[in-house]
Order: sequence, then structure tokens, then C-alpha cells
Amino acid sequence: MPSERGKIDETTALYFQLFNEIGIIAQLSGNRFQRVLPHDLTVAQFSLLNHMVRLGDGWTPARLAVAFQVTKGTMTNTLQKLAAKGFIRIAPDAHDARSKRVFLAASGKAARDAAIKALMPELAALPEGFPPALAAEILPVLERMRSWLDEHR
Amino acid sequence: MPSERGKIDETTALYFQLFNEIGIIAQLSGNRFQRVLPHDLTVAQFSLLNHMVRLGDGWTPARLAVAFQVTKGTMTNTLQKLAAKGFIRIAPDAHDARSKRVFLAASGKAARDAAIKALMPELAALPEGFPPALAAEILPVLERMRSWLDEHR
DNA sequence: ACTAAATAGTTCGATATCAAACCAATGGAG
DNA sequence: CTCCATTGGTTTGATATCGAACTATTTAGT
Repeated sequence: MPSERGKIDETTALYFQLFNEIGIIAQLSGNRFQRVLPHDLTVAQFSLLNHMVRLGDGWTPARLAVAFQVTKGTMTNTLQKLAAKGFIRIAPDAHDARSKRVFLAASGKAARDAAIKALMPELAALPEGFPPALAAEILPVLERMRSWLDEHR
Repeated sequence: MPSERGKIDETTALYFQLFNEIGIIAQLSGNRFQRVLPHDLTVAQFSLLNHMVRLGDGWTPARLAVAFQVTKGTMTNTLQKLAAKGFIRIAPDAHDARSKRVFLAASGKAARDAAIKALMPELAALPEGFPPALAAEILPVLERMRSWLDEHR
């Protein structure tokens, strides 16, 4: 059955709603995290520290920008802020004079751990209304969606 | 089994990942929508127009701010931009001198329809890699998550 | 009635992010 | 070798958003 005059397609509407919900949740949770993060960390800055703890450091800014889906300029800014706080160290790449390498400082690891501790209470009540099983159920789906968006640009 | 020393809880990590994915998808899709929207519409502006088409107009700015989970100041800004483009009309509330009412202009409805048309191609390829069935599956879960976040503030 | 608290909307200063332009270095094609 | 396209990183200007302060109006408590 084709779509009616003027009415948007059912499927399209579905995707719209999906992106809408995702957008609002991101906004909501982001603001909320922001407020409790220590050391004046932004969510982006924390994510970066967390990323380095989980996946290791020594990445180039360019690769980080791709991983986080932000522009190079934005990554430059974020890295500068973290470096100013002493949480990371940025060194020139030995093999490519254009590149740099980003390393996690001990204080950066500590700041990340402190941030996680601060975020805990925020998440503590979540499982009541939103069970981990649900989270586990939709996570792979969202990952699939993300990777599709990554690939089709 | 208690969590190990220094290691973050499995459940906590799960929620982290979830918020992380959601954040990146929101960022990605938002930027993408932004680029193709006509009339220099931002995603926020389009969402507002779309909201009025779907749920009717005549809302107060305050209620809209709550619905979209933005600050009142942000809503003021967004409404002013839309009003400047002639897409909405803002009138004082007859019964409450503090309030205003927001109405959708004909050109606003047209702009929304044009925006949807412009967004279509962006979504056209999505069903291949990300079937509507998956979207339909996770949407209610995300809605539940959103409403929990709404309620517990 | 009066006053205090709550609510609606605006404004202001700060900041994260984007897009685009830019420079430097690399690497491949001929 | 020599170009020229590609890549890494920074800078700049614009803008959306936030939090907080402010004014005006309404509502509630006594």
C-alpha cells in the first residue's frame, strides 16, 4: 500500500521517532553527566580519558577524531583542554612529522576513576526502572546502527 | 560476587556503553540532518515545526522547553529564529500575562514538509543495513528509558 | 488582603562544536 | 626527481546551548 497524499511514510516516521528519542536521551544524559563530573571535565573530555583507559593510549588525534565522530578542530580543542589539566601528554610522532601521539598521564587515569565514581550514584537508580537486560538487548542493535552510519557517509 | 578492585561494575559498564553509543548516534545523525535541511533550519528548529504539525500548536514556550528538554533560554532563542523566518507566530496568552502561545504559520508547515522531503533521501538507504523491524524493536525500550530519565531528575 | 513562593520569559557570559581555510609533511605517478 | 593529491593538525568565525541572574505575573498560605 503506497503512502497517502501528504502523509509521511510509516517507516520514515518510525526512523524519525527513533532519532528523536535518541537525540533527547543523549541531550538529557549528557547534561546530567556534565553536572557531576569532577575537575570541570566535559563529557567529551571524560569519554576521551575513558577511551584511553579501555583501549590504550598512543593514538593520533586524527584517529581519535574519527573514533569519536568529531571534527579535527574539535579534537584539537578537547586535547588541548585535557593537556592543560595535565591529564594527557601529547608527543610528536617519531615516524611522521605531521602526526602527534596522545598519552594518558597518571593524573588522567586518576581523574577518569574519580569521574566514574562520581557517575555511579547517577546510574545507581537506573536499573530499577530500566533493567540491565533491556540495556543489553538494545546495545548491539544500537552498535549496528552506529556502524552503519559510520560506513555510509 | 563483588566487583574487583579498581574494575568498574559490569552493569555500570553496560550503561556507560549504552549512553556512549546513543551519544555518538545522536551526534552523527544530527550533523547529517543539519546539512540537508532547507531554509537554514537547525535540527532543533525542524523538530519544533514537526512537533507542532504532529501534536498541534498553541503551546506555551515553557511547555515546549519541557517537552524538548532544553532550557527556557534555549527555547526563547529557537522560537525567535523561527519567528524571524516567519514560520511561527507568537502571541500573548489571553488568560496569563506571563505566558505566550506559539502558532504554526502556513509557511512553517510548508517548510516542515520541505524538510521532510529533503530528509527522505538521507533515510532511504537506512533500511538495507538497519531494518525497520529492528527500529521498531528498540523504539519502545528507548521511550521507556527516556521517560525514566524524565521522571527521575 | 498581604506577603512569599512559584512560574513565564528574556538576557548575558561562557563554552563546545562545526565548517572552512590554512600550512606542513607525506607519498605516489609519471 | 618532481609535482600534486592526500593527510595531520591548527586556527578562525559563527552559532546553539547552558546556567544563572533578572523582571513581571500569578498563586498560595495565613
